Order: sequence, then C-alpha cells, then structure tokens
Amino acid sequence: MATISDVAARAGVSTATVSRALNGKSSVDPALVERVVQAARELGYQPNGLARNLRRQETAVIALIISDVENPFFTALARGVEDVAQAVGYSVVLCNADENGEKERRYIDVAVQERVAGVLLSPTSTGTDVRALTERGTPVVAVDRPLPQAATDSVLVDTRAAAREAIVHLAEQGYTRIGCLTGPSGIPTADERLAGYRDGLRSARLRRDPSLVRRAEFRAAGARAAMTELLAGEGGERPDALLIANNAMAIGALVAISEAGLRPGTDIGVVSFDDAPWAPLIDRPLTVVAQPAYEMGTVAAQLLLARVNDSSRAPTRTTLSARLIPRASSNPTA
Amino acid sequence: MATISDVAARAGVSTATVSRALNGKSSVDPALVERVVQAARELGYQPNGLARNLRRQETAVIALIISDVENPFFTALARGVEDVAQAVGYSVVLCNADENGEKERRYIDVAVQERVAGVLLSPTSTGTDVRALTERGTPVVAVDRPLPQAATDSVLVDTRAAAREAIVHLAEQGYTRIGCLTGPSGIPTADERLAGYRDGLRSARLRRDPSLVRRAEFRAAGARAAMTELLAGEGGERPDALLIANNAMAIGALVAISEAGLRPGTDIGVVSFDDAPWAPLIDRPLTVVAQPAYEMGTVAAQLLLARVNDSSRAPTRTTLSARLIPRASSNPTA
DNA sequence: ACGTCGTGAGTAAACGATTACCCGGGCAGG
DNA sequence: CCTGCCCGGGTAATCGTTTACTCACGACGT
Repeated sequence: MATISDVAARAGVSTATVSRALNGKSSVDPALVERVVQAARELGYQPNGLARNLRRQETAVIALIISDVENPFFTALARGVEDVAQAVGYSVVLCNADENGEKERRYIDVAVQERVAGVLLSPTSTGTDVRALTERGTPVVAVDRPLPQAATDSVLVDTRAAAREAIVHLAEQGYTRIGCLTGPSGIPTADERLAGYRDGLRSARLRRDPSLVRRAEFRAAGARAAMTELLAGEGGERPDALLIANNAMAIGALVAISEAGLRPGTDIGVVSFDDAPWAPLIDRPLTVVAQPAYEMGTVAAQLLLARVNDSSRAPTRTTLSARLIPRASSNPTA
Repeated sequence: MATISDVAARAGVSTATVSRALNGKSSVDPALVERVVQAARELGYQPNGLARNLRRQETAVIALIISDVENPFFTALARGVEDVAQAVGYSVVLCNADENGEKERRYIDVAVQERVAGVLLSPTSTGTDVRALTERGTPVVAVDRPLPQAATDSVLVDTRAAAREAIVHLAEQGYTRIGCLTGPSGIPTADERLAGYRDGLRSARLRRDPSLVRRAEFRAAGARAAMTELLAGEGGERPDALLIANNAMAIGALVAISEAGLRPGTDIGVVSFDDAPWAPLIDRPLTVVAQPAYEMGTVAAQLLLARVNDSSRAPTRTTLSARLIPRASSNPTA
C-alpha cells in the first residue's frame, strides 16, 4: 500500500511538502501541489488514518453508546447524531450496550483506548462510571438519561411531566383505575415515568393502588407477562387503563391484551411512550407520548462537537418536551 | 495521560517488558509481571489503541455499511453482526449510507483510511465500487444485496423465490388482480422481488398487467403516494391484492389503504416483506415474508472474520430462505 | 548597500505502542 | 571444565504521518 514517502519520491519532493500540499495547511507552490496531487492519484494513495491520528492526538470519531439498537427511539436518535456528525466530517461508532453494565463498561474502555473525540452515552444506570473518560478530558454528553455524579452536558426529555400529562389525559377520558407498566428500577427513565404517573394520579385525585404498577425489562416479552398478570387481576381488581413506558413494552402489552380478548380504547385505555410509524395502524390506533428522538440526537451531537472544540464551556442541561398524541386507544367511546 | 514508558519507569523495567507483561505474549518473570500490573493500575494506564494499531498494522474494527438505520431489517442484521463481533473482541462501526451512492463511497474511503479489519456492505446499487477495498486486501462481505463484479463473499436471501411464493399464496386465497409495490430500479432486492412477483403470476396463470406495478423509494412516503395512485385505478382497474417490497413501504401503503376507507384482507389482500413485532397487531394482522435478518448478520460476520484470518479462502455465496407468515391481511374471508 | 523579514521547502523529531535483535547468565552435555 | 543453547529482558527500530525547526533566497525599507 502506497505511503506518503512513495508519493514524495514520485513527485520529487519531501514528505513534508506532500503532507502540506494534500492538507492545504500551509501555502505550497501551485506547480508542486499539482505534481503531488498527480503522483498521489497515480499511486492510488490513501493516507493512513491511524498514523495521522496518532500524530495529531485526535480522531474524528464519536462513540454513541446506547442501550438497544432495535429500539426505534434510539435508532431515530442515532440518525440525528449521524446527520450532524457526518456533516462536519465526523464518523459515528454505534455501540450497543444492551442495558448491560458490563458491556457498557467495556465500550467505555474501548472509547478511551481508541481515543475517540467524544462520547454520547445513554447510561444503563445512574451508577454508570464515566471517570475513565472525564479524567482524560474526553467530552461526554449524556442523552435520554442523566448522569448524576459527573458534570457533563445532558440532553433529556421532561419525561416525568409527560407521564403526568398522559395520566391526566386518561383520567379526563373517564378511566379511573389507571395502571403503569414501567422499566426496571434504577433506570432513570423508568423511575421518572413512574413518578410522573403518581403525579398524574394526584392531579386527577385518583387513589394510588400499588397492585396496578408493574416493572419489567424494556422489552416485549417481560411486558407481555406483566400485562397478563395485571389483566388476571392478581393482587386486586384489574386496571381499566395503562401507561406503558416504552415502545417495545407496548407491543408485548398489546399482545397480552389481545390474547385476553380485549380491545384497547373501549375495554382498556392504553397510552405508550414513543411514537412509531405503525402506531396509527394498529387496532385501535395507539395514543402515544412522542419523544423528539431525532432532535435529541442532533442537539446532543452539536453539544458534543462544541465541547470537543472548546472544553472549557460550562456543562449545560437541555430538556426537551414530549408531546401527547391522542388516538383511539385512549378513547373509551370510539 | 499515562503512557507505557511511565509504567515502565514506575515498575523499574523497560517498555518492552511492560508490553510483554501486559499482553502475555512472551514469558516474563511472574514477579515482574506483578510489579508491572501494579504500576499500570496505580497510574490508571490505558494503552493507546492508535499507536498499537499503527504498529500492528491492523485494527479490531469492522465496518457495517447499511442503507437505512431506521429499517428494522437492518437493525436486526446489525444486532447479529454485533453479537458475533463483540464475542471475539471486535468492535462494529455502523455507517448509514442512506441509499446514497455518494455517502456510501465516502464511508468506503473512511474504511480504507482507518484500515478497518473488514467491511460488511449492503450495496446501494449493483454499481457500487469496492475496488478501493479489494485492491488493498481488505475483506468485504456483501449482505442482503449482491456485488456482481467483485469476487466477494455474499450472504443473500432467496428473495425472488419468496416473492413468488407470496404471489402464489395470494392467488390461492382467490385474489386475481395482484399488484406489486417495489423499490427503485437498480437496487437488486427491488428488482428481484419484482421478478419473483412475475414468476408468481406465471405460476398462478394470472395475466400480467403493468398498470398494477409501481416503484417508489424504500420509504413510507413514496409508497403511500404510489398506493394512492393504484387505488384510484390510474391506468386501469385497481388491484385486489398487493405485494409490498419492504416494511417501511408497507406502512405507507397501509396508511393509503386506510385513507381510502378500505380494510386489508377483505377489501384488498396485502403481503409485505419483513416481519416486525407490530405486524400481528395492526388491523388486519399483516401477512409477511419474514427474512432471517439476525441470522444473516451472524453468518455474514462469521464469514468476514474467517476471511480476516485466512484471506485465501474461495469466495462463497450463502443463500438463506425467507418464510411466509400468513395472517389476516391476505385472507378475504376472515 | 546592508540588514531584516517573509516565504517556501526540506530535515528530522515526535506520537506510543510492538517487536526484531542482541546480550548476559545459567545450565546441561561432552 | 568448556562449549553451546536457552531464556529472560533491554535497546532501539519501526509503523506513517504531522509539524517544529532550519535554511536559502528574494524583496523591501532605511
């Protein structure tokens, strides 16, 4: 594979000149530039990014560590990140931590070792340790979930208020025994949504009934099982409406509802977090709390890139808001 | 940031010994190993992956270039790739080419420059140029779509046979004016599915009517417009059933169908490529051709890694088959 | 006319690891 | 007892760039 010295030899100049000509940093005689470019083309020269990065002590790569590649919320977010990064010549490495603290730690190590320019992280838990990064001056932006100990930028959604709003909406529609299906304890978004659920009950002057709350993994399977339990009325009377904390869980829950021979809306009110293109198509069209996933990605990427260029900025906290999209699954009279 | 010489100084040995102790390559006095490990820990030493890669002339990174991050088919595939790569210590860089030849070319350049160990590619068109990679000996595996000129491994689905099967299924259900909504001309999967559609019509002894075929981008928006046209009966009588070439298009088409006040199954038969967790939940539950996306990812990753270790293997072509999952959207009597 | 300054290009150091090569000492075999 | 081999560990070359430093040359100001 051709190296810079091959090009230099062919063009009859020094490697320094080749480097300068190709990078256009310092002014080089146009005639020489022409010779160099010509020689590079003839040899099919492609600079060795490894050597360049080693010398420059920087890479044009940002790592995006998320907890589930198959979750449309995160893919939309990834797309936002990618679009911003791509536009300024950065590449995005997508790492799938899978809600697994161990995998997450490994990816953080890799990010340190590969000296990425910055890390976008959706922490699996509040205990996630990013000191390995911050101590080395690698900028970190927390996205979707906060990172309490570290003084990092973060881009969040006011998920608690959104959950509250969803409950108020359900109450206004006439549902009274409203349950909640949320994620594992310790995952901030799961806990916040549960807190918002309680806020909502309080606002609507409905009684809290612990038997109407279930936790499961942010996956379809667990949600389905939990939903089946709830519908069987284990531990009390069954709910007449539900707030579900994410997209994948909604699918599991809807399967359980359909297996129980019930229909969303008329038989049981359903509101789920995360809009999806198919949400209007299901039977009944699903009421959702739409999070601005793509926008979160763009904002987070911009923050990260800004910090790469100026590490002295004070940490900021951006909170975007979610939007309730009422459809038939929360309408008992449709 | 601590370097290997800092560790060497602290442990009172040479950098060579540190390297050997930490990598366990050659035998080192256990007492020294202990001293080195201790020193490394105290300094919080993390090896500089850039320097290591430069010296070793290799990276433990594979690039996965796909055409749409938001397409669940590709995310499932990515997951398969990731699981395999991760298990043997490789990282996966996910690049979103967005069905855009230009972006794709840029990512291929980046892959060359960063000297990735290998590339998994779902080419945007048959014209995709991977010479930059093959000439440098970087292994390439084509996935989902073939790469005609290059002698690369490929992992494909027998999508033509699957399309044919879907049409035969629709014909058996009694539909007679079966249309097809496929992707842009030149994208192999789009063309293959169309060919399979024609095969199916022939098998079922149905007449081909060009006015029942539409092409659009592999996105919801284009499919919705095309479907609206078809339902308006532009250029002939409208279809009584449809084969749709991917998941995102199915969503667009279903929206158009619902806007026209029709219901899948009874009013118009629908079969779409790609299963999705929500497919059983929509009204009517969607009949699909399920592709083994995750498995394709694992197989492709294994092939790529095998070739990284032994570049002399002959190129192979793995063809997996898809499976028709009949649901109510292709049942006129349900 | 002379010193100074700017400009363009070359020389070589540097980035931080891995590893080829070499050296010294201990041990076994003749 | 001597020779040669093996083994552990140090020295320094190496990977391919970028860039600090240096130098030569021409122009310009006094």
